[in-house]
Amino acid sequence: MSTAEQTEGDDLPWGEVTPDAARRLLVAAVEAFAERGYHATTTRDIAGRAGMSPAALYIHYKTKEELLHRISRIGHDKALRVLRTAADGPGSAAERLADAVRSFVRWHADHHTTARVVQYELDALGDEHRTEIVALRRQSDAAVRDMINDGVRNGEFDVPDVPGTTLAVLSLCIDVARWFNVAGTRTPDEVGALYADLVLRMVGARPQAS
Amino acid sequence: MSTAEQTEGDDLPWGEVTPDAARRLLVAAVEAFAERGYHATTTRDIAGRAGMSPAALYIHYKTKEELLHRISRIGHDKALRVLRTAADGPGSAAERLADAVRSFVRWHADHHTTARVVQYELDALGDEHRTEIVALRRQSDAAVRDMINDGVRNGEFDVPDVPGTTLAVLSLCIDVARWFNVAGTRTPDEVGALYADLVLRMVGARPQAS
DNA sequence: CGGCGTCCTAAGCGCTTGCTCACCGTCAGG
DNA sequence: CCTGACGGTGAGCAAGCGCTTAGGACGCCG
Repeated sequence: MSTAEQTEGDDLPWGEVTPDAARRLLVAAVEAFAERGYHATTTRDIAGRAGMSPAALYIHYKTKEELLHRISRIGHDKALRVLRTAADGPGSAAERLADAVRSFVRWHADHHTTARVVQYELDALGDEHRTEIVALRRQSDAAVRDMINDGVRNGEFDVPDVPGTTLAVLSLCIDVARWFNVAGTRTPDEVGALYADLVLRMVGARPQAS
Repeated sequence: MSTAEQTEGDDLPWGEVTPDAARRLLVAAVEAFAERGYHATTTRDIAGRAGMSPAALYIHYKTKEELLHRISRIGHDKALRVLRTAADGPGSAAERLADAVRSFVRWHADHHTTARVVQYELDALGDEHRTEIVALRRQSDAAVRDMINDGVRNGEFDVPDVPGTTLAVLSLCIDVARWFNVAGTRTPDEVGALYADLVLRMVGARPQAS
């Protein structure tokens, strides 16, 4: 039962989850879901990782599915905000797209446990919760598509199939959560830089000095 | 065993699974696993889809995990063969790479239920079975990397980071299994053509008439 | 001190899980 | 006819599941 280890760190990951015990449970759930998947994770496992009894979970969350929903909702919000910050920034379409991919990929690598739950455990949500999350995803799609369209309109990009390329770009970024490994040779920054370059090639951006 | 019959495996999806009842169970398992995931699927569900009693499953398979292993093994073998057929074919590096991506993606779209199980349910395998499958994946990785290296060596491609680009190409192709939907607007052929083009851009292949 | 709300636990309920086992219909060989 | 192997079933077991409930420890206010 380790105690004081809280406010340390810059922007601690789940600071917005307010009752302290609820946050510990949620963090434990993220780890367990990412490791074994939602259905293979038991409420006893989650509570155990948080150093609590199985019943404690139900004081803060109505069901196990609500826990997943909370994780998924917050995770999608954060990822979407990261994307939009770059997409709505200044600069040419190529600069904004590269920036968006770089930071979006970096987020998926840095928070690959969260991202894995958020991106790959969607089917475990109930119908209502899933449609809510799908709506958030469509917003990510729109953000990327808009940047590509901007670049096509002003001649920066050469893209025959904008919706298809948008799909591919997002698919590429999201799949980082599946394969990224902390023990691997690449840092999140390196992957972000690599992917930003690859995406610029995909949209046929003219090479430019920066 | 079969001598020349195995090449007919493309006609009937799971023709190589020889006891007829065993094949029906396996097909049912593929559908169920793809729909709900391995852990959320019950043996009663699988047997029910195959029109049999729950106990029938254990006449042909020792455990539920063995069923997943069989599916994963056969699926990976087929996907790898598709990749290699194009990779080992004639033509320039660009032609072979485009061909490989096109057919690999088409396979993942055509058999997206199987591919989903094969690519995303790997963690549900036991340790032994998982390492066996991981070895197959490394062979896919090598096949793609070799093609890219060929293109770089003879000046067809411009690729600063070959291992990273290899990873990205495979990631892009594999993720097709996650999002592809039969009810969607794109056919497997269209996705294959789109992705072949995108990959050629990623490796900096000089544009060529098609 | 007692009363009360908050936060947690021990115990366990009802149900489902992966899997087993005693048994049975079918059919070829004698 | 019988025999026995084969491929199947109905019933059910032990274990584990998500979740509930009665009650205890603790702190705050009077």
